[in-house]
Amino acid sequence: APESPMSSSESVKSLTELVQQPCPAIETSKEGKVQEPGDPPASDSQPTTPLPLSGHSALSIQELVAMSPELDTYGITKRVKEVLTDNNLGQRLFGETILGLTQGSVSDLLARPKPWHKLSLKGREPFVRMQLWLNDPNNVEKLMDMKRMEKKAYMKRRHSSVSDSQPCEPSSAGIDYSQGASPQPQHQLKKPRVVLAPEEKEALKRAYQQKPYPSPKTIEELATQLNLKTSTVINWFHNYRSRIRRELFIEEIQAGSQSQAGASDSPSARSGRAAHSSEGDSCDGTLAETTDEGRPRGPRRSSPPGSHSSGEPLEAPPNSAPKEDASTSAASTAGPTGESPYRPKESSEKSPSLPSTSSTPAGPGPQKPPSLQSLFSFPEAAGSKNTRDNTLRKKKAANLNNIIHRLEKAASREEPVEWEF
DNA sequence: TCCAAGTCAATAGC
DNA sequence: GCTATTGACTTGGA
Repeated sequence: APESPMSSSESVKSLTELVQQPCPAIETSKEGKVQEPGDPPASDSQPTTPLPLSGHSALSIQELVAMSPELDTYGITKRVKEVLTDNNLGQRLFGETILGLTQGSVSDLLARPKPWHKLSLKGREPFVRMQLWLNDPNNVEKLMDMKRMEKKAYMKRRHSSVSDSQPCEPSSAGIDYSQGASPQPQHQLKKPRVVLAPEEKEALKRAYQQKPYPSPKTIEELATQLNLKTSTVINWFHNYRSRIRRELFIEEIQAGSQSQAGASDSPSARSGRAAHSSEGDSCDGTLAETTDEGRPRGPRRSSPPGSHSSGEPLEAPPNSAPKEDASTSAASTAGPTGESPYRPKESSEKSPSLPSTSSTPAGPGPQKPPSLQSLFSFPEAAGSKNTRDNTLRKKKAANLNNIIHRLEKAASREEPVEWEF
């Protein structure tokens, strides 16, 4: 999205008003729809547009996002969750009509919102939408309407049913995305979803502990030993790194909010998160594998023949296994993992270090690259608790591993290293 | 080509 | 029927 034509503080101010204060009402303008062609059909035919743009006629969502002041992502998701549960509204309905996202994405987003300053423009979009939705005085009402309409349509379909020739006529009444009503007929031969066995995951985690960025050769070896496709191994590493990173964001925020305890005038997430964390539902699940370990689910692939766990490729280092945290995580929201996927280069390019500095200016402007020090500088006040201290220590160690990895890589490429020590 | 970020969608479990 | 999890995919940057 191009930069806004508006300049200076004025635009920011008006935007701030738009995003932060209750807006007039959600318009039904199609302008608001800035969906990609591939977007779920959700919004197209629906009265509720994903974005209220009233007062800012032609502003696209991208423009809004670009000009948006820093939002409290945790506070926003917390409120959204409250509103949804209070009104018995589902994530699917909300996601598809308001955010243009699927249920799974919404769940993820609500459970593990990233801090604003860590989000790309695209990643900020749903939060801006959520904020705008929260600001809409009729938000619940409209969603309820949608729900009713969906139900109606469903009933109608059921009655007139079996003659399901209905070419998916979701029309006004929301869409039945739910059960295989996929308009794409030709997608017959879907390959079954791969479900990794617990032993496989364990092995991969151990490998990750040793090398978060395994070489192609290592990947190949892992794949062979675990009898997985290399692409599966690659994907797993990508996903794992990414999800661990996300857990760390949450850790940061939690630690930051603890250490700051009302000290800052930062407009952003800290306070919201503090409250949020008490729910204990957000960050202890994903990588801890609390629900997953020990139960291979689904029609999984043939399990690793012969080799399985005994064939695990790499020895577990003493403090590895995020899972060990999982066993205790029920009682705490402390991070489930003991490693960090941070890569200095990425971080320095894309994120302005830690939220604890909270000097982030409103909006997604250019952000100061963090020094290595800042990458390490998890708020020490959090050290008041030993467990957390240990966790952070582990993470720092893992950080070092990553940095070493990066340094090695950089050295081998002879690319200039710009990090400051 | 590799990676991060964002997302989808299948699936499990409640 | 709902939410959470997670393997796979898409996009974009370097």
